[in-house]
Amino acid sequence: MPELPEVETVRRGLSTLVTGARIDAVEVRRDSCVRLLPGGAAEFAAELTGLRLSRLARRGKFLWAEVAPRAGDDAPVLALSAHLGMSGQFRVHDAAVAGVPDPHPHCRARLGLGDPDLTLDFLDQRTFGYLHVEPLVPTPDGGPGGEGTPLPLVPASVAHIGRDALDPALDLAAASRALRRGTRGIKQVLLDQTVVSGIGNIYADEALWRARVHPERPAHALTASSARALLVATQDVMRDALDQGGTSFDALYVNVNGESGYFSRALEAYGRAGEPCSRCGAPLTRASIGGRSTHWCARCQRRWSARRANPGS
DNA sequence: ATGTCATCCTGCAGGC
DNA sequence: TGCCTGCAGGATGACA
Repeated sequence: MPELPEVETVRRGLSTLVTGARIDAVEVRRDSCVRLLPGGAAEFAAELTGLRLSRLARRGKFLWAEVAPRAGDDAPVLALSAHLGMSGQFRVHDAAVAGVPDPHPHCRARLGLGDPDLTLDFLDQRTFGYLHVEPLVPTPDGGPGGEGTPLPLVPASVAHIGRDALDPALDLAAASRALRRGTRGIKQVLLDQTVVSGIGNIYADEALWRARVHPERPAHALTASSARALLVATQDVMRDALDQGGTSFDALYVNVNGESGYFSRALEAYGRAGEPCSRCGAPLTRASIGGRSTHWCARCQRRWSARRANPGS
């Protein structure tokens, strides 16, 4: 499942290939992949045609292009935003290199680009992803919208999403405080994109494992230091994944496959139920928590703080 | 305000 | 062999 590192890998790939390109044609192959427009797919196409993708930006798992009449315009008129959901992918085809194939059965939309001449396909097997054309609005904190843009603007539908774990403008102290609020289990808070964004089910389990925090520990029961350590663990695991994600894809095939390949070998908790914890050897546990499959080490990750009353033992 | 739950959808794994 | 059921997942909106 594409989480922050995968979406960032896609953003970088797209940024290299399609920045500045003009949108010449828009073909929506499945109407439901376009969200929230009264005029539906026709309005989506009409709004975009003739404009240019001036910059590729990302906050958490939300990806967007600033769209403007001219390339590199710092007064974009719209955002072309995308969420990959569970299975969204972008593929770029260069007719001059390998020709443009017939659309894949899972292709939901195809954009014909000019200058450079490319075809940009949006594929989505499970159809939880979407494309959207919408206005850009000021960021609530006045900082840059996200990775890839200096402008203090985000698509309207992203305005309520918190800064992501790798955002240099993330306020670590405020985020740690937000993480400790409420009665929900800490894993559910990690997955709440309005607190700190970009974390999905896989990296939530990995970060909790690294920080030795039980996924069901009530958020308010975390100490300030363990909340901070958890946030740092989240950043570390995402950076590690990003380092590996960057190496395993080639320029014209912008890959978003969360489970096949690169980082899955480095996972310590997710998908490893029954296998020994690499830290302590105890078998890893799996259960459904808040409707999400969750993996942890019952020995290393205690439900309550491991602070001992009898330090001598 | 806060938290929980069903919902969208498709492909695959498992059971019989 | 083939059908059927259930599950996986992110975000949202309805509801308690």
